[in-house]
This record gives sequence, C-alpha cells and structure tokens, in this order.
Amino acid sequence: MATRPVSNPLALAVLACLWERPMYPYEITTTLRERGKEDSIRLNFGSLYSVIQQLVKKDLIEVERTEREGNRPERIVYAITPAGRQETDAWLRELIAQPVKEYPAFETGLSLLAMLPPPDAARLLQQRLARLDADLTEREALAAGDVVSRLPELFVVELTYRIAMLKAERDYVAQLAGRIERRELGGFGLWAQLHDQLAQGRSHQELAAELAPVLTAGDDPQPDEGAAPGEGHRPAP
Amino acid sequence: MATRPVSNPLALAVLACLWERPMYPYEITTTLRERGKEDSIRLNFGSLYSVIQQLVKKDLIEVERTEREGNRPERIVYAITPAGRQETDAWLRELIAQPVKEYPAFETGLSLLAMLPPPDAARLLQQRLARLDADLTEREALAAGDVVSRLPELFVVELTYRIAMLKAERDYVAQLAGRIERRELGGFGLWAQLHDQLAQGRSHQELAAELAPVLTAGDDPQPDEGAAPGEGHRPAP
DNA sequence: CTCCGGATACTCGCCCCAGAGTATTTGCGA
DNA sequence: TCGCAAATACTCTGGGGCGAGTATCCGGAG
Repeated sequence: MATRPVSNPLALAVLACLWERPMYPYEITTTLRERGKEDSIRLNFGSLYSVIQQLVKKDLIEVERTEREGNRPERIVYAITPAGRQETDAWLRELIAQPVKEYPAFETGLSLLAMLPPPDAARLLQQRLARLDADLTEREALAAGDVVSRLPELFVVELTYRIAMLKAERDYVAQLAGRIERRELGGFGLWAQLHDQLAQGRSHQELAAELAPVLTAGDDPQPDEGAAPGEGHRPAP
Repeated sequence: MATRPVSNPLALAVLACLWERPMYPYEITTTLRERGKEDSIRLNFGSLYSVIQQLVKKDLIEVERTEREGNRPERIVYAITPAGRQETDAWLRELIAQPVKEYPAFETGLSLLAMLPPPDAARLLQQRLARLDADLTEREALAAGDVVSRLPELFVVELTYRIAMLKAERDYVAQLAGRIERRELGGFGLWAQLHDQLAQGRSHQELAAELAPVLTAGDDPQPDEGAAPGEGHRPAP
C-alpha cells in the first residue's frame, strides 16, 4: 500500500501506548501527557476518538473489555492486535528512515518575501529571531532542568532534535536579516526599487510585468532564453 | 481574530498571484509551478478550487469577468479586492515574524525511538542520513545550477533556507546514529536490556511496568519523587 | 484523414479532523 | 455542609482537503 492504513500520527501514539498494555482512551491521553509526548505529537480529543474508531475498523486494535469505576462514565479498554504490533513497527521504521516532504509555514513565507518592503522584511525577521531565541532558551533550560537532565538521553531525543533545528533556523534568520539590513542580499536593488515605485502609486500590474522576465526560472532549464539581469549588490545611493 | 479567515496556505499563494494581476484558476497553478513555488507550498487542484470559493465568500477576491478562448471551457478570471490585499500583507507578516508550532514526522518518530531495538535504530538512522545527503546534494546542485544561480538571491531564499535546515538535520542524525553505534547514548544500557528481554519472550506489559518509574518525567516537576536511575554509559559487556 | 496523447480547465464525493460542547464526580476551601 | 472549580470521560457537528475522475480541444505522427 502506498500509505499507512490510518494516516494520522496520533494513531501511532495510540498504538505505542497499547504496545505496552491495554488502556482506555482517556488513559491514553494522560499517559502521553505525562511522558511529555504531547508536544511532538498533536493531541486532541476529537481526533483521538475518531482515530481509535479507524484503528478498530482496520483490526489494528480491539475492544478488550469495558469497565466502570464508581459512577463514572463507562470505560472502554482497548488492546493492540498482532497486526497492530506489526503496523506500529513498520510505521515507526518508515518515519525514522524516510525523510518526507513537509511544508513549514516559514518556508511559505520566505517564498513570498519579495512582497514586503525590504525594511519591513528585516524588522519582521528580527522579531522572529527574538522569539526563536526565547523559545530556544526555554527549551535549553528544560533540557538542563532537574527533571529532564536526570532522564536517560534516549527518552529526550525529540527535545534535543528540536533544539538543534531551532538553532539552525535561528542562525539562518539572523544571517538573512543582517544581509538585508546591510543591503547585501542579491537582488536588493530591484527589490527596493519595486517597493519605491509601488509607494509612488505605480500599479502592481505594470511592475509585475517588468519583473516577469527576471523571476521566471522554472524547473525546465532553457539556457537560450536567459536575458542578462545585470543585477549587482550595489546599495542604492 | 485568532486565526486567518482562510487557513490553507495555498490561499496565500493565490492571493499573492492575484496581487500582481487578475488570473483564472488554472493560470494560477501554472504560474506557481513556473516560479518553482510548488515545493514550498502544497498545490493540488482539489484544494485550489475550494480555497478560491472560500476567498470569494470572505470577499478577499472577486470574479472580474469570464472569458472563453475558442471552444475551451469557460475561464473565470478573479481579481483581488482591497480587503484581500490587506489580508495578504497581514498574513505574510505573521508568517515571517511569528514562529508556529509544527509537528514534523521525524520528531514523532524520534519520540518513540525506544520501541525499536538499538541496532535497528542505528541502521535506520544511517538510511535517513544517506537520503538526506542525496536530497542535499541535489538541492545544492540546483542552487549552484545555471538557472537558479543567475536569479537574484532574494527569489530563492526558500531554497537556501531549506538547505540550511537539511544540513542541520543531517548533522543531528549523523551524530545520533554514531552515538548509538558506539553505545554512548544515555540510557543505552536499559534500552539494550529491554529489547534483549523482549527477544527472550518476556511480556511487553511486565517490562513496561518496570520501566515506568524511569520514564515518568512530565512537565510538572516533583523533585521528591525522583528515584535514582543510576544509569551509566557503560557498554554492556 | 485519423488517431492518440497531452494540455486545458474544472468537478465530485468521501474521509478526516478539530474544536466546542456535555454530563458527571471528586476534592477542597470557606 | 455548601458550593465551585478541576478532573473524568466522552460526543457531535460541520467544514475542509485531497485524490480521483471528467470532458473538451489542439497538434503532430503515420
């Protein structure tokens, strides 16, 4: 099959819990929360119960029994099936071994950066930088903190991974913001000019038409068509 | 408002196209593809047309005219409204300035790494490493290639960003795989032991119960409860 | 002349998911 | 002992997204 029988990653978390022992749904949420998994796996009630239904339908888990404690609502206890164990194993291996294409929001934003005036872009990137730094120091404190640092590293790899990625993003953003502020980024001239003219009231449509030859560089290389952009890093006087 | 009136990032791409000039839907897809945006923004027909309906309903875009060329199906040409321009601007600024919590698949995988036997984990990480390297060299070639390198840097920031992030992930994975192979990762002893016993047929449930005290370290610090894990990096003899 | 493949331009329907809502119960302070 | 907030354990609903399908037209090969 091309994709997983149940695609929501929460399903994997459910399988992982039941891998250890039978549980009822609410217990699964609290277990995941206790172990601090809820910020590497998106967890909410709505999805949980529907994901459990899907898992049952695919015979990856099954109802083990129902129990009731006092007058609380009935609990339905689920257990993993052999097929479920197999699926858990295969899915997890795939997640680790196979990078998948994702679409982070910031990448989307960057791909449209030219729409913002250069000074604004620089300022907004500085804001992001500050927020990334705050997040980073918070997570580093967590990692160094009493509770976590006493835990074997194995159980906090997702935290160290996230820290590593945050650092990389931080560095990239800092460098990009700096190069925009110093007017060094390739294309700065055109960029500044575009927004000058927009500010002076020229129509988007006209300006877009002028820019069109510069930014058409799709994935099919047609080297004969290349006009000379003749664009330098020279700051505008 | 807490969130954007139309949440799908594809809507932003549509607005960005119409920001330049009126277009019909199919033209939007081809434009985005030509500019190489389709691998920083998820693009498919199903979503495109529904997103356009949503944008119309929210008065961010409107029908400008319908035209027909030869006997081809009718084209509905859309134009951005003033509210649409404002939304585009605000949304883009938010994307740049405000980091948002995301749930990358690999982080999910890492958070469950302990379920795999250590040697398998190391091997799978090496596979990921190889694939990341392949992806990385491909993208670096693209960035250095004829077409792209002639393009002002401004218009390929999303590519350099992705390269930076791929490098960071690459480094993290390489380091992690290495430390597992050399049995250095904190918790290696417990980890190897757990899988030895599983292999010898002990029940998941028993073993999970034994491990429970070690891995309960939620976000509420209860320093009095800490049992001494007494776990070292010593490789199993 | 005719066939076929690819481009053009959208439509449909199912599955899925998220957030808000519900009803009970226990603990705890006043 | 009275209330009130937090915890327990789900249910419901509606919209959104995605893949697969549809229909037409043009151009070139044979």
